[in-house]
Amino acid sequence: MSTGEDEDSVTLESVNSVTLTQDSDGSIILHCPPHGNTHIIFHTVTHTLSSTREDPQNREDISPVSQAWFTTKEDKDTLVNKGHKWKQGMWSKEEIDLLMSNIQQYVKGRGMEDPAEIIFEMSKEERKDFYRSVAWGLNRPLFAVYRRVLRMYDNRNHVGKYSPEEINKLKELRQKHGNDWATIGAALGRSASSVKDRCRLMKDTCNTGKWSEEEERRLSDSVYALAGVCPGRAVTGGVSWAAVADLVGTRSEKQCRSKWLNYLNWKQSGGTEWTKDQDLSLVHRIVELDVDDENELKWEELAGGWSSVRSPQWLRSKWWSIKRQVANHKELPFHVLLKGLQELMETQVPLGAGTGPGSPSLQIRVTRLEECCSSPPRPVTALQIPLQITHLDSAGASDTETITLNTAALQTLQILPSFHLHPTGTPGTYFLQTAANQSLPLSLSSNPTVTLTASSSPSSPEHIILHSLSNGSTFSGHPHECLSEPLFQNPSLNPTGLVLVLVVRHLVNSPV
DNA sequence: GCGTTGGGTAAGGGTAATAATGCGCA
DNA sequence: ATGCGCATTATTACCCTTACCCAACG
Repeated sequence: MSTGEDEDSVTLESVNSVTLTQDSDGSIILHCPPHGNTHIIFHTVTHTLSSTREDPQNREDISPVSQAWFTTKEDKDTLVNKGHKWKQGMWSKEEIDLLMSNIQQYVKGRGMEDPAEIIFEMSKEERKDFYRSVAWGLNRPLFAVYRRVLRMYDNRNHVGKYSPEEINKLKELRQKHGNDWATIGAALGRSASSVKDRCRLMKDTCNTGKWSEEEERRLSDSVYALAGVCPGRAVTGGVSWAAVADLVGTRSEKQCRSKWLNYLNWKQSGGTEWTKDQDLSLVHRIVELDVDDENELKWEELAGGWSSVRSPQWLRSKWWSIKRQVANHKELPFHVLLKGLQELMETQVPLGAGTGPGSPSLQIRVTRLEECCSSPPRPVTALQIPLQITHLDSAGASDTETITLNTAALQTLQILPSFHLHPTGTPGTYFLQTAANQSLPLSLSSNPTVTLTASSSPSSPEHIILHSLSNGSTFSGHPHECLSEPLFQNPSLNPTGLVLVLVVRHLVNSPV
């Protein structure tokens, strides 16, 4: 059976309102009404999850950035003048995956097991090419890679919360050793940077909780004085928070910075309240900037001309809270996340709208794409599930409906990168198609009950899970061993209308 | 002696996750 | 008055860069 038949039958049927909610288990639920001339239109965004990984064949194409230590400012300026750019800020998941994979490769190649041996036990001479090797493919200067690796493998990092006993001991050690963080850390079993950071949160006289008016006034006075501006002018940087904290006296530098940037700066300069509508405005503004990477966003610019924005830093945290509504957002390419967020926010209707006894809603519940290993994911494309649904309304009349959901929205929902539900008109056998051109016959009965059968190569590393909440059944397994499984039971039994619950997980096994 | 390599340290701006608190509402 | 859900605020472990330092080596 060929796949060409399917392409001819692809149509885009749409509904006009969609609500996105999140379940307690992190799943995203998309609600939309099933009846009438309703439309969902989502634009197709094509991508592969592994698109950022370079071809290993091009090893000779090594960025000078990842091989440069940047000992001096001149080194750096030289590279900048040659037109080189590199990434700064937080490492993305892709970068971390690549780094880990490089490290694994290096370790394996030398018949070793634990990278920590190389990092902490070997002499410089012995690990000579280590950092340059693991920096391959990363557009970060060598020292940034070096620091990242050290942090990752130092088990005196990531120890967790400081206990009251530790805090007391830390205070004593601080008295005794001053700023000798390495010594203090060694005595506490923590890294030097960890104890240094913890000390920054403490002052001899440090209040917690709500700020008094007097404290707020001292903070304002200090900031305006140190920034050298008139009271009432916005100040969002350029002051030493340690110096501010010294003047305030009762709060740490972190507390001062946080209080100022998230509240007092805005209050002092007469800011207005942020409204829900502005969430969408923010997404629009970010879309307009048309950047490839979130790190390229200039929050100072974005924050401009908005009286309800408390500070660029505050706006960034606002964006973060919007973004986090999408589970698994970290795994999505930036442009996909943005596009999907924008479309979903624009089409969003309040939960429950359009529902009720006479207007049953259709719920399509989807979960994230899951990988069972941290290695770079294989590209997963062109998964198509043709689907026709027949259901009965409250009056007992039968109604046949066809639905297409397009990829962009589903990507936003952390689904397979390319995933179509599309109608083909007649009940029968349909196809679930993967990138590897493996055809999985999907049969559909008029109950409607969807069954999945499979005929793919036993060597395929993919697993498919189909899950129906309407009858609690789950199919899980290797496509090769797929049996048929009812997905939907008689929808008329459900008083709220047809509940279509479809969970597709694409599991990728560790590469050999 | 001097430049280069390959680190190393302290300081400080920042992020992101979570805990605590406030608030509207039934 | 109370408890609940949600929003806001506060806290803090952790992250990253910068500026400067240093020893070994050719």
